[in-house]
Amino acid sequence: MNGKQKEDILLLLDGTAYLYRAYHALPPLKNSKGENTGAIHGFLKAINKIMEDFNPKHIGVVFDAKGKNFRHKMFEQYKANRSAMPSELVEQIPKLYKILDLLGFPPIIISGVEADDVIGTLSKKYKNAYKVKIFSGDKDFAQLVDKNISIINPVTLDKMDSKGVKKKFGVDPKNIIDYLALVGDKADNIPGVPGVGSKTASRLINKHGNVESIIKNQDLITGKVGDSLKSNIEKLKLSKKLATIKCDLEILLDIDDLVKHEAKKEHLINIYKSLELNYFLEKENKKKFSNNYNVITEKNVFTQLLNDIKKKCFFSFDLETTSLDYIEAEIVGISFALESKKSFYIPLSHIDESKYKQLPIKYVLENFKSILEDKKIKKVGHNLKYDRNVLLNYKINLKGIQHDSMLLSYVYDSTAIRHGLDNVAEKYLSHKTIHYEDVAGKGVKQIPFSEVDIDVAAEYSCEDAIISLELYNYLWEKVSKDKNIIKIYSDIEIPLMPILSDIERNGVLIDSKKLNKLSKELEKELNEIQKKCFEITKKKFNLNSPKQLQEILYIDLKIPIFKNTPTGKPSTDEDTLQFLSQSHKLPELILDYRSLNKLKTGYTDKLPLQVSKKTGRVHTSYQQAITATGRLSSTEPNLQNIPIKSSQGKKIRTAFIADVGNKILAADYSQIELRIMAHLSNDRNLLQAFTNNIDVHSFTAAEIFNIDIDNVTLEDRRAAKTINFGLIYGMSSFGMSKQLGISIPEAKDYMDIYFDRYPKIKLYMKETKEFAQKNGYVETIFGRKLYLPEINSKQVQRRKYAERTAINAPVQGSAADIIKIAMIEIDCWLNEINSNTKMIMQVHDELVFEINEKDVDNEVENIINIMQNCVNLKLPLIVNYGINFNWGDAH
DNA sequence: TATGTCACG
DNA sequence: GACGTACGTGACATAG
Repeated sequence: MNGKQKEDILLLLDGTAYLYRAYHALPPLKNSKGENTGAIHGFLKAINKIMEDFNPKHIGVVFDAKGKNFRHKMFEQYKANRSAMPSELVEQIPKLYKILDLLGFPPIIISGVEADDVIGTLSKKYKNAYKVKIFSGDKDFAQLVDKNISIINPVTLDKMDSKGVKKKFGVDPKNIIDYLALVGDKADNIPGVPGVGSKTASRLINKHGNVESIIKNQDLITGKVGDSLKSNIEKLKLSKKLATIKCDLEILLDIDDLVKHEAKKEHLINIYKSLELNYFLEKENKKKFSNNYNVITEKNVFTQLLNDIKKKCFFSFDLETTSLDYIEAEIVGISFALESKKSFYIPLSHIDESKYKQLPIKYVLENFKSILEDKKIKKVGHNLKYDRNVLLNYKINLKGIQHDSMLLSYVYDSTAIRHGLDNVAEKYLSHKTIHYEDVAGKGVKQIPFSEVDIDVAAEYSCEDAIISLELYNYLWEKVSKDKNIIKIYSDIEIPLMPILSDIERNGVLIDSKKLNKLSKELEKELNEIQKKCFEITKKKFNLNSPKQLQEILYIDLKIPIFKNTPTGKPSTDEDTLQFLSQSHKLPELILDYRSLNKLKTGYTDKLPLQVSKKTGRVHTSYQQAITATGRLSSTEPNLQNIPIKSSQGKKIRTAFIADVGNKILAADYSQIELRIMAHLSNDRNLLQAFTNNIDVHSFTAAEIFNIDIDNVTLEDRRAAKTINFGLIYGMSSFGMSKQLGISIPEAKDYMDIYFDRYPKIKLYMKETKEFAQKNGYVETIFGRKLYLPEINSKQVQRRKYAERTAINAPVQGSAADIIKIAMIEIDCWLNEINSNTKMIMQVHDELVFEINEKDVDNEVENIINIMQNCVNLKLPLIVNYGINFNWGDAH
């Protein structure tokens, strides 16, 4: 056995018996939909084991047909003491049949006869060509046993041959029918001869032979047994008939119908998923993605792979490297998948070469370069931006990026999961991938990938390549059903990816000296503030600790609590301290301390340390598949939250400088989100304000305070600005009252007037909410979707939150779409004119470039032009810009 | 690892 | 009447 087939086996299984056994032996199991699945589960477990152990070429799983059969005609009471099949089991049967069909051996059900008769007929028919193995616990089958037919115990999988039958029943297989006729069968309600048990039966048979001989010799049988026999001759005859398995049925089944076919895996996976049979789902997936990976260490095999790739023009790949930092990363190995069962790993700089002698990395990359740079050869991967970045370290410019499974997952549903390969594979393929930590360890024990065993690395890496390909197959099918999402994906996210990669690799030049100087100044100020604080508190404490501060404020100084944090502790946040500053000195000092400390630790201290030794510049990473709305985010370091609002903060931006001979161009969209609100709502009043290029906050102030725009004070404008912004976020009158320091009724009045002046905005907000409630999602102008599963939640808090998101997401998301479109067009144009200009940052509504001084006059106007005109809205988009030697002064 | 706070749009 | 009350991010320090 051992999973391999040694002889031609015909495996016949008594399905009905297995089904009952599975149903009764296992605790009832229900899935989340309330469907019973216990018997299916038990049955499949048993059959799985059999398939693994016996691996037959031919198999028949036979079930009793519904209704009565020929034995009932002989004897109405046949099986009469059986109770009806419980409905919990009945409901599972059609599902099990379906699964067996998909597994490649459809159930055999023939009406008018029992499973036993079908098995008997098939056994006899094929016993000369095959070793027949009958899987059943039913003793009736013992009558079929001969040198080519054996019975396998369903529990122990032990085999019973002729000798075994004799040993167990005390008679040879040919006399089993006689034995059964004498003994009877309570389960089937076969009467037998009362008073005759197994011992007596075998004794009689061995002495007199079969039932007929026993009847002939009935007078020789004395005592109670003899009396019982004599008065039950008819019962005995009937019992023999009932116990005889029919072996001469005319069945329209031949051996071709018993061939085990290839399982239909996709359908199986679907039905397992639907029934929540997770054990089998995972098993099937494991099989599906089990990769017979190939480690390539021979030149001719490598060349063959290159030829295969060139022929196919479509493949997925994944780089294994020494670091997540793309500037520092060196390639350790590359995996490829041309299809899901065809994957390769080329180890390139693994330390341990005892098992494999690696091909020289230079040789591999030189030969592979032309394929990677061939835009006609299409590539798939997961987060290919990273791979592109690393390949550029080797002067290889990845082209032909056709699909990225991370971006597919993101445009399909941005908030369903985080979009790392492991998560996406689990969500959409129900496949648990090997994790990086599984092969490299975690925490302090983690080893560099170059120290991972080559076979282990190959298995891990090939799986990633395969999974990315499978994810593309799965998700592209979903995504391509929605024209808008295709556009978001193919016309925005995919083309944007290499541009982001360029921005990241371009990096930003930082004036570290200036930042160091700022750090020292800040440190001095911080020390002074700290000293003043300690004078007030009369004791030292950690100003950075909200916990310690909370004790000082609310216990030592006995200041009344203003508000609590979400966890119920007295808050010390900005809002609170601002309020407490009216009556106490300490809160104001703490606020100053905090903001200066933030600048120092977060920026002036940190940024110089993040300058790459290789390039002398700071390289961020843009996350393209993180935000719910479609925005980018920026990490390590975050260059999208460089200070600007405070005067000290602004100084930090002046340390973002242009290289010698260059200038910084900073260009930002003016009021883009409010403009989008005007577009989406089609509000005439708001559209007109923007079209006439009026300061929108002053305009709003004039509208709600019913004054002439020239008489709007700074205070009026500030209030209007709060309202304008609040509206994009779905602010309530409560929020507004707090923000503006007015009463709630006053705030309500403002809002009423506001919506009176901008009636279409009110309507738009109402309609957007209704759309979300009906459809479960909202979308941007360009059709990017954001799902809001909690929009109809019974929990007020969650529902309200989803409602605010419904208002905000189309606005924020449309702005994100627009700047992405602009970036693509600008990049395209800069390439066309062969420009040296580098895009170096994106800050949501702002693009920052580094331009050679001699190109400023030729290029700036067109860049601004593209930003303003890359999309066509119901109102103009305006871009403000500045040019200087540093970012701070380019505003 | 969770929490609180605050930098940006 | 209760519920919480303005959206989207990332990084740092503290504390358990």
